[in-house]
Amino acid sequence: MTQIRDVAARAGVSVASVSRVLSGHPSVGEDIRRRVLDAVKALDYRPDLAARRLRSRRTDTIGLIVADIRNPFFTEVSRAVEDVAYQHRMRLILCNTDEDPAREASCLELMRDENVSGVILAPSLHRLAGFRAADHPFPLVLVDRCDPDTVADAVVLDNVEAARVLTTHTIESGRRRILFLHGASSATGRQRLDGYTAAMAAHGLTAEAVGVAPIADRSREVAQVLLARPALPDAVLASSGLILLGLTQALRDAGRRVPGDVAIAGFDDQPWTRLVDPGITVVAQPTYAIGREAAELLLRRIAAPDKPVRRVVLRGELIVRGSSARA
Amino acid sequence: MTQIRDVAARAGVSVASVSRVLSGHPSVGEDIRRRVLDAVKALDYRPDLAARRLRSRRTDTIGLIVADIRNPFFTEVSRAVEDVAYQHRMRLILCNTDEDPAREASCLELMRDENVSGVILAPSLHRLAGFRAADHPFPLVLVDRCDPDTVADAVVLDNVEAARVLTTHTIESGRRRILFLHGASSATGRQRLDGYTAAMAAHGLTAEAVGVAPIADRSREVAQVLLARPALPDAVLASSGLILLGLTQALRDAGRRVPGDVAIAGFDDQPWTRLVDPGITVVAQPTYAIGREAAELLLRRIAAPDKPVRRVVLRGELIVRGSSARA
DNA sequence: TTGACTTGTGTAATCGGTTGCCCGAACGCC
DNA sequence: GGCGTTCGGGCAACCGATTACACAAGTCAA
Repeated sequence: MTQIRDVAARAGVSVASVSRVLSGHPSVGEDIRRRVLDAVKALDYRPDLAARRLRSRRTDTIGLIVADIRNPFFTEVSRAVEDVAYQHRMRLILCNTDEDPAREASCLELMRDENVSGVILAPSLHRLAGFRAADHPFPLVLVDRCDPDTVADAVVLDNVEAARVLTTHTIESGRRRILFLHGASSATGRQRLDGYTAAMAAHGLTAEAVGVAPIADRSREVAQVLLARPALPDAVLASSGLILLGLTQALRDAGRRVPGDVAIAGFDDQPWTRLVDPGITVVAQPTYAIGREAAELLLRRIAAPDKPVRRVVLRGELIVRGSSARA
Repeated sequence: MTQIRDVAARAGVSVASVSRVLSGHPSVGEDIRRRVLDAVKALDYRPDLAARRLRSRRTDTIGLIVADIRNPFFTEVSRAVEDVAYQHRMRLILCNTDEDPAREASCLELMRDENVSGVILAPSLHRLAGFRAADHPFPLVLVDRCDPDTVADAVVLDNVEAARVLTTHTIESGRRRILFLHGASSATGRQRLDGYTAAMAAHGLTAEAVGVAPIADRSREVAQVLLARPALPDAVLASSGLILLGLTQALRDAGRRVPGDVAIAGFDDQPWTRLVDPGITVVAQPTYAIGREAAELLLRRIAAPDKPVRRVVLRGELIVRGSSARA
């Protein structure tokens, strides 16, 4: 393997100069710079990252910790993060937690051991309580989930407002008994519940919410039970794409007509929501932008660790389709 | 930061012994082992990975290079790979190539620079020509894409057979003019085309295939053009989930009735395929298993670099739904 | 002219572990 | 009892970069 000393020898300079040229240090003469670059090219030299990292104490690596990469929301976020990382010549390490606090803790430890430059985390509900970015040994940005009092950089949707808009739309479509299926294990689900509750209260309607695990199959099971009850609600709303998927499956399996028997709507504008008939009314999240903003915010945080924390709040967009039409 | 010498001091042993205990070296006395472990726990010592990697020349990291993590097939594969990696206390570094050979090359270089323990790669068509795992500086396993003569470990579907089964099913449903939309930029698309062609030939039918980029929007555009032609085919098959999605969108936009006007079927049993009405006939791939097998094969390869290359071929499962019913 | 500063480069210490080598003790065998 | 082997453990070299420090040469103002 060719090393820095080989390059130095071929260029007729010291290893220090080679290192300086390669790391873009300013005070190095034009002559030496050229000779070093020539030698680097001639030998196809690639610095040993392990050695560089040991000495410099920097890894140029960012960690991404999500509940499950298979959730299309996180899939898209991860792609955005990887794009930004790639543009900045940084690596991306990926972890899934399945919402399990123990596994989440283990992932955070892994990131610490890796000495990553920073972490993007979608925290479990459990971890978010009293969460402070400053308690962690690396810069950290939250995505998707964040409480109002959380002391950390974060990129999130305005969940309360989005759910309020969605609920109000449903009410204005003439529905009264509106059921809300929300992810019980995330702050996001809770906040969307708040928005729903507020909208219902504002119209003098009774809120009726059911918490479910944010997995399509669970949501389908719960929806099946709810739909088997004697009095069908006018509408059912889902607080996430996966829950909406399960709900839609349950309705189809039960042979219920949408929006005739019951209206539905939810979050996340996944491809299938406009493929089914009728199309499904959703609040679309700017998913890629959320991931990109999070990555860029993290890079700024890495560059300036002492700036005050920042929260980026993005807005959802209501996309009205047939599933929430008047009965 | 607490270092190995602190642990050694507290345990009253040499740093070498601490290192041996921590790396599971066999010849360490029970007494010393216990004292070291106690000290490690008391000090909450965590070895510095950069230092360890520099000296040991091992990173316990595996790289995953796919076209686009947003393709649900690769999403699931990556989750499986991460699960296996996590179980073996290894890290996962992720890269997307967008089928771009230059970016793919850059990702492979990145993996080399990282000195990863091994790589799982879904190669572009361009790279697969004359591909040999031995040409790479790390153990390497191919997923999803592999030619019959490729000299590399690989985990793939029996694409020819799967496409043959799907096509035969369509023919036996009474269709004659069957169009095949295949991913033009991957070996997988080509092989599925071969299976389709063989099945058509076996029944004395004329094959008619159109290559498309493996992106839903592209596939939709192509399908729109094809469906606007005067004579509608009896059926259209898609060689991948994304292409199938675009095809389905185009049919819906054009107001064509399935299977009345035209039958459709394709690959990948994604949730939406049984959500639309009628459900869509597909060949389901054992996606998670493909990822798991690839990761496990890679780990075996890392453990035994000189064993002969192995190819794991998994079978798809035909799931018949309404979209391919008799007209 | 000289002292203070700046600029460019080299020397060598350093990052924090792993591991080759060596040595002493214990053990088994004749 | 002597000798060869095995076992356990310590010393110190080593992995391959970065960077603190030293220093030589050049610049400039007083």
